[in-house]
Amino acid sequence: MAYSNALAALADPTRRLIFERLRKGPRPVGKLAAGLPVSRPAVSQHLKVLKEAGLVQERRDGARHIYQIDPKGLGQLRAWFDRFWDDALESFRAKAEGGGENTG
Amino acid sequence: MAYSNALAALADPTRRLIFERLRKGPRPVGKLAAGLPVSRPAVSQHLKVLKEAGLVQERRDGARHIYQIDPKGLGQLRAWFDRFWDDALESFRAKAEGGGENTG
DNA sequence: CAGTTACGTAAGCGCCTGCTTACGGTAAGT
DNA sequence: ACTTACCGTAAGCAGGCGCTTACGTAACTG
Repeated sequence: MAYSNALAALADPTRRLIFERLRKGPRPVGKLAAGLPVSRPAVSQHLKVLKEAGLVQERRDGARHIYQIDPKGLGQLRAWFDRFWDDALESFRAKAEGGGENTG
Repeated sequence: MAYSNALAALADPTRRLIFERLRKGPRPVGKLAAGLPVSRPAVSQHLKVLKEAGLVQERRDGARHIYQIDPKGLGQLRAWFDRFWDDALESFRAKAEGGGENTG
C-alpha cells in the first residue's frame, strides 16, 4: 500500500506547496525553501517524508541536493484513484438501474 | 481549493477504510462501524469530516443515516491529480530533450 | 588550511487530531 | 406511553505532527 504514505504526505499544506513547486522541474533545497513560509530545515524534513512516500527522488550535484518528482509514486497514487473512481461510478450505475444491496 | 480538504480527509487510515467501504455502495452508519477497529461515534466523526470535504453525501431513511460517495468531490480530486500528472510528465519530457531551468 | 555555502539531523515544544465514554434526540415497534 | 434501535455531539485525554533553534557534515573557494 504505497499510496497510503503518499496520501498522508500530500495531506500537509506545506508539503503540497513543496510538491507543487517541484512540478515545474528539479530544484535544490535552498531554492525550494526560499519563498516558503517555513524554515529551511522544515523543508528538509518535508522532503524526507515525500521521499519515503515515494513521491520525490533525490540527486546530488556537488554540495547541493536536487529533488524532483518521482513519477512512479505519483503513478501509483493515480492508479489507485482511477480504480476507485471506476468502482464508484459502476456502483452508481448499478444503483441507478437495478438498485439493491451489493456484496460486502 | 476543495481538493485540499479532500486530501487531508483521505490521509487518515480509518477514514480511508470507511471511504473504501462506501465504494461498493451506500451504507448506514451502523453497517460501516461494524467490523471497523473503532467505535461507532468515531465513525460518525469521520463521516462528518468526509462530508465536509465533499467526499460523501448523507441521506435519511427513517432513523438511519445513509452515506454514499459524492462523485463531485472525488471528481475534483481526480481532476487535480490528472493536471498534476500531466504537468509533471511534460516537465520530464522538457528536461529529457532540452534540459534547463524553468520559470519559477 | 580557513571560510563559506548547502544541507541533514537532534532536541524540544505547542497544537491539532483521533479515540473513548457519556449523553441527548429522533424514529420505529408494541 | 414505554422500549428499543440508530445516530450525532460534547468532553476529555493520549499521541502524533510540524515548526524552530542549534549543531554536525560534506563540498567548493581562495
